[in-house]
Amino acid sequence: MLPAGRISAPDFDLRTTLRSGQVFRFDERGDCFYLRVGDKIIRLRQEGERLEFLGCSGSFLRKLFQLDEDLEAVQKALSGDAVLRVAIETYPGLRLMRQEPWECLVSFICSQASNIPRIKRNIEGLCRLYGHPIHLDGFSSYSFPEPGTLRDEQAMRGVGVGFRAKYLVAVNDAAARLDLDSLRHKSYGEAKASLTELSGVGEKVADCVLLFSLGFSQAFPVDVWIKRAMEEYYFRGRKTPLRDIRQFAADHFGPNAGYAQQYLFHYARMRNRTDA
DNA sequence: AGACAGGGGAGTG
DNA sequence: CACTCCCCTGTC
Repeated sequence: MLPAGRISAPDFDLRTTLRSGQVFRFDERGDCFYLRVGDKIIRLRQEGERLEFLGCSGSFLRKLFQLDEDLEAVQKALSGDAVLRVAIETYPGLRLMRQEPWECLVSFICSQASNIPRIKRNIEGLCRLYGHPIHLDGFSSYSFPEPGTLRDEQAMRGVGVGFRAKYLVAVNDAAARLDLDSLRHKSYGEAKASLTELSGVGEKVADCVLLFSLGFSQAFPVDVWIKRAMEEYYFRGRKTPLRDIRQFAADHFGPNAGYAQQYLFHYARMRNRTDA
C-alpha cells in the first residue's frame, strides 16, 4: 500500500524550497508537486503549515526537508547581515534539503555550464536510459540510475549531456570504490578534497554535494549567480576572484554559510529570472 | 543565420 | 591567475 498522510511543517515553504535549485526532478501539477527521489515518486501539497503527501512516509519527508532543523536559529544568526535579512524575510520558508549523495553528485555534474530546463531534461533522460518505470497517482517517470550503470558515454551523449558524459563515466567508475556516505564523517576540507579528486568535480559541484547531501552547512557553492550577487553586495561591484569570495563567506557567515548561499542565490535569481 | 551565453571543469601558460 | 576548449540548446 502507498503510505499517505500529512505532517506539520512549520517554517517551511515547499514551493520555494523545490524551486531553489537544489533538486531538479519535480513537476508542478495544479497545487501538487510530483517529486522524484531515487526510485520513489512523491506527491506533495502544502496548505499553511500542513504538508500532505503520498508515496513515502512522514519521517522520510522530515529527513529530506530537514524539518527538524531549527531554521529560526539559523535565520537569527544570519540576520545581522542587512542583505541576508531582506532575503530571509522574502523567503522565510526556504530550507536546505538532505538528498542522497549519488543522485546529488550526478545531478550537479549535469548542471555545470547549463540551465534548469536543460538540466531537468538531461537528468530525466538518464533516468529513462538506466532507470525503471515508476508510477504514482497517474504520474509516470523513471527511477534514478543506480551507481555503476553510467558506463556508456555515447548513449549518454544521446540525451544531450554533451561533454559532461565523460565526467559521468568517471564518477560512475569512482563511485564503486569511493563510499560517498562515509565522507559525512570526515572534516569539510577532507571531504571536499575527496570529491574534487574526481574528474568533472570542481569546487562548485563538490560544495553542492557537501551542502545538499552530506550535511556540511558551511559549504558555500559559488556559481555565476552567487558570484555576481556577492560582488554587488559585498565587494562594491568589483570583479572578485572565486577564492576571495569563498574566504569572505567563510569569515562572514561561518558555519551557516550554506544557508546564506541558499537565501542569496534564490533571492538573486528571482530578481531577474530567465526561466521557469 | 551566426554569435553567444548559460547555475563549471580541465588543461595550458 | 587568466585564458581556451568542451557539447548542446535557446535566444538575440
